[in-house]
Amino acid sequence: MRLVIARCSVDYTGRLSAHLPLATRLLVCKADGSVLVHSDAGGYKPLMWMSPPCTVREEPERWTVTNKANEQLAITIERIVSDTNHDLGIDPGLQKDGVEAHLQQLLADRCDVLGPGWTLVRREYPTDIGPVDLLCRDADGSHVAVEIKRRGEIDGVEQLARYLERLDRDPLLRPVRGVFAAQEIKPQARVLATQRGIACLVLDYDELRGLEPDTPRLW
Amino acid sequence: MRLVIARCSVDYTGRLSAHLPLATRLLVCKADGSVLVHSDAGGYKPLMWMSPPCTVREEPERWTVTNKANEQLAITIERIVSDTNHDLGIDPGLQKDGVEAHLQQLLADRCDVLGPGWTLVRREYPTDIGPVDLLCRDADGSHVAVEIKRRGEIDGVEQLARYLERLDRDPLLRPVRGVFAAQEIKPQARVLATQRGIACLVLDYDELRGLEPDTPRLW
DNA sequence: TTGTTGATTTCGCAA
DNA sequence: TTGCGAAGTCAACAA
Repeated sequence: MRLVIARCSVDYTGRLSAHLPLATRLLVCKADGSVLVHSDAGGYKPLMWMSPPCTVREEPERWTVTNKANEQLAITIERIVSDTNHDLGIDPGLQKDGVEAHLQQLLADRCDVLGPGWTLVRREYPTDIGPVDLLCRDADGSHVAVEIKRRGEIDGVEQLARYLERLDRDPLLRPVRGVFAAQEIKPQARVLATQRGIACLVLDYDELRGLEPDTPRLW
Repeated sequence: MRLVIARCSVDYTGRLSAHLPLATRLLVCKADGSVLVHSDAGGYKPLMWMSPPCTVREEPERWTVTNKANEQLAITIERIVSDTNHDLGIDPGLQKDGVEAHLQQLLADRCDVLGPGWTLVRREYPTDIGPVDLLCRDADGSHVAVEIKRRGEIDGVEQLARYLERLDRDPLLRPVRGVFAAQEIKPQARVLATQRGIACLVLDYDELRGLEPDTPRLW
C-alpha cells in the first residue's frame, strides 16, 4: 500500500464528469491497483476513486488511472509532501454477525418464538415472484408466511403482501396469514401492515441468540 | 490527518457486531474525528469505520471510537509500524457536476467573454482557504476573481467574498474585484452579491460551447 | 427533525 | 455472466 500526501487536482471522467480543485489530499494506492483520493473530512467515502481492476500510468506530474470501461481518473500533482510504501500482506477479512441472514436462521431454528406450537415448513419458500423468508404452520396447522427484516419499513410490508396474495391462491396452503418480523418496525410500516391484516413482531436479536441451544461463536 | 500503519485487531459493536482478526492495516484518523480501517485490497470501502461526529479515546494499546448512538469501534494495537500526521487544510470540495468543471475550462480558454480585453492570470488561483476558480485581469490590468457555479446560490457568493477578502490583502493584486458567474443565479444570491459589490454574470452553456473553436465531445 | 431518493452506489449470492 | 436485494448503506434534498 502506497500512501502519498500531495497537493493535487483531480478529474474523473466516466459515469459522470467531476473535478477536484487544487488542494492537499491523501492518495492511497492499494495492492489490487485501486486508487483512493481522500480529504481530511467527510467520513469513509473518498472524494474520488477508481475500483479494481484498473491500471495506473505514472508520470512525474500526472497519474492516469484507467479501468476496463475506459473510465479515467487523472491526478495532476503540483507538489508531493510525503510518499511512503508499506507491505500489509493479505487481510484475513471481516466476520459479521447480526445481519438479516442470521436473523432468518435463528428464527428458522426456533420458529416457536413466533408463536407457541409453530413449526417450520420451509425456509425461502418459493413463489413466482421470489421466495418468502419463512413458511410456517401455527398450532392449528394453518400456514403463516413470515418476512424478516433487520429494519422493517413500508416496502417490506408491500413485499410480504405480494407474497401472501400469491400463496393464498394455492388451495393446499390457503388460508395464509402473514407475520412481519424485524428488529425495528417503523410506524408507517406498522400502520400499513395492520391495514393489510398482517401481524407485526419486533425481534430482540440478543434474546434470540440466547435462546439458541448451542450458539455458534464466531470468535 | 493522521496515518497509522499497525498490526491490529478491530471489533465493531453497534448496528451489528463484527470482528477483524489480527493483521497489518492502515488506520486513518481524519480531522472531523472519523476513523477508517483499510486493508490493501477491496476498493474504496474501509473494512471498518466510524463516521463523524465521534470521539476517539486513545490508550497505549487500544483505541476506542464512540459516536452519539453508542456504536463503538475498538482497535487493539499490537504493533505500530508507522505513525504520521499531516495538515491538509480544508478541502474546496467536489464539483460533482461535469458541467461546472467544463464551464470553468471554457471560461479559462475564452475569458474575454467575461469582459472585452480580459485575460487569464491563472485557473484555480491558490489562496489559504482554497483556490479561486479563475483569476483574470481586465482591459485596464486590474485583477478580477471569478467564481463559477452551475446554479448560483447564496453560499457561492459567500465563498467568493471570502476569497476576495484574502486576495485583496495582497499588494501585488490589490484592488481585486469579483465576478459571480453561473448558468442561473438565484435572486437571494444576486442581492447578496450586489451588497458585497460583486458583479453577476449569467452564462449560456450552449453558447459558450459554440464559441469554443474545437469543442471536445465527451459523449 | 423526519422521510424520500439517488449513488461512479458497493457487495454478496444465486440462477 | 447477469440479475436481484441488502447495506453499519451514505448523503443530498424536501417537507
